[in-house]
Amino acid sequence: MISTRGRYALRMMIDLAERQGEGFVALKEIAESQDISKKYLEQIIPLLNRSGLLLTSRGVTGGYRLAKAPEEYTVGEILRSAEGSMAPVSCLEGSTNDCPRCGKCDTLPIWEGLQTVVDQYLDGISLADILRSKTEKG
Amino acid sequence: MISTRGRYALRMMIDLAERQGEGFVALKEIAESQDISKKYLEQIIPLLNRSGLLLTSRGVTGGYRLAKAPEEYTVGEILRSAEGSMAPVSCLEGSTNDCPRCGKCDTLPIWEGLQTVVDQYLDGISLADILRSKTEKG
DNA sequence: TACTGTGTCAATAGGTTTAATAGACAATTC
DNA sequence: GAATTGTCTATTAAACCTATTGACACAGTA
Repeated sequence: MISTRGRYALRMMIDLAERQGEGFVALKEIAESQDISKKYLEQIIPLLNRSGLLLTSRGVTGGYRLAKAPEEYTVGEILRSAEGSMAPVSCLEGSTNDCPRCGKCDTLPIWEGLQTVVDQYLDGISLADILRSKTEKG
Repeated sequence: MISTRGRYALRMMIDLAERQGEGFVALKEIAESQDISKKYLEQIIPLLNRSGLLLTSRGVTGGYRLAKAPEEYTVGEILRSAEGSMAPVSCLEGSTNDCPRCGKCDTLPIWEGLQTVVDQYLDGISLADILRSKTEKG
C-alpha cells in the first residue's frame, strides 16, 4: 500500500513539471493547488531533496523546481525516494536479506518476482508521460 | 507492503498443500512446522475460512485441510482473503471510488495500472506452482 | 537596517494498524 | 468425562501514519 507520503510526493512532482519555466515555485502555491497540508509537504521534501530530485532557492523569492527534465524522472524513483522502499516484504529491503528463514523460504521467490514486476511498471512511467496523458485527456 | 497476515496465510496454505492426503492437520502442527505463533494463526484462519478456502474439523482429531486442489488456489486469492485488499491506494478499495479528486486525479491511472500488473502476477501463480518449484529445487 | 516571506528542522500528538498474547467457551473423540 | 481440538473476544505494546506546532535560518525588498 502506497501511503500519502509517496502519493503527495508524486503529485508535487507532477505540479512542478507542469510549471517548468516558471522558475522557483513556492511550496505554498503547490500546497494550495494540490490541496495538501503545506506543513506535511515540508516533511516530504527532504526525502526528495536528498535524492537530488529538486532544486531549492531560499529567501522571499524562493521555492522549488525540478532538477532534471520531466522525461528523466520515473514514478518508481520518486516513490522509492518518498516511501524509502517499495519492497513488498521487509526482508527485501536493503541490500542483504537478514531473514533467518531466507535459505529455505518457499515464498521468497514470489516476493522477488512481485518486486520485479512492480519496479518494471513504475520505472516505465516518466513525469513526461503523465503530462502527455493529461493534455491528451483534457 | 504485504504484512505477516498475508505472508503467514500463504505459508500455511503451502504447508497444507504439502500435506494433502494426511486428512485434517491440527493447527498446532502447522504452527510448529512453520514456526508461527499458533494463537496468531488462529486469527488469520477466519479470514481464509469465510472465503471458503479451508475445510475444518473440530474435536480431538480435528484440524484443517484444503477445500480444493492446489492447482485451484492462486496466491492472489489467498493474499486478498488474508489482507482484505491488495489495492495499492485506499481509493481503489471497494467497488466505488469515493475520492473527491477522483475525476481530475492525474495519478489515478497509475495506481489502476499498478493494481492490474500486481493482480495479474499474483493470480498467475497457483499453490501447485509453488510445490512444483520446491521439488525442482530439492 | 528592518521587515516580510521563504525554506529547514525538531518535537509532539492523536489515531490507526500490526503482531501478538491470554483466557473463556464449544465441539468432538476415546 | 477427560483430553484435545477449534472459535471467539478482549487486551496490549510497539510501530506507523498523518499531520500540527513552533523556533530558526536565509534572502530579497522597502
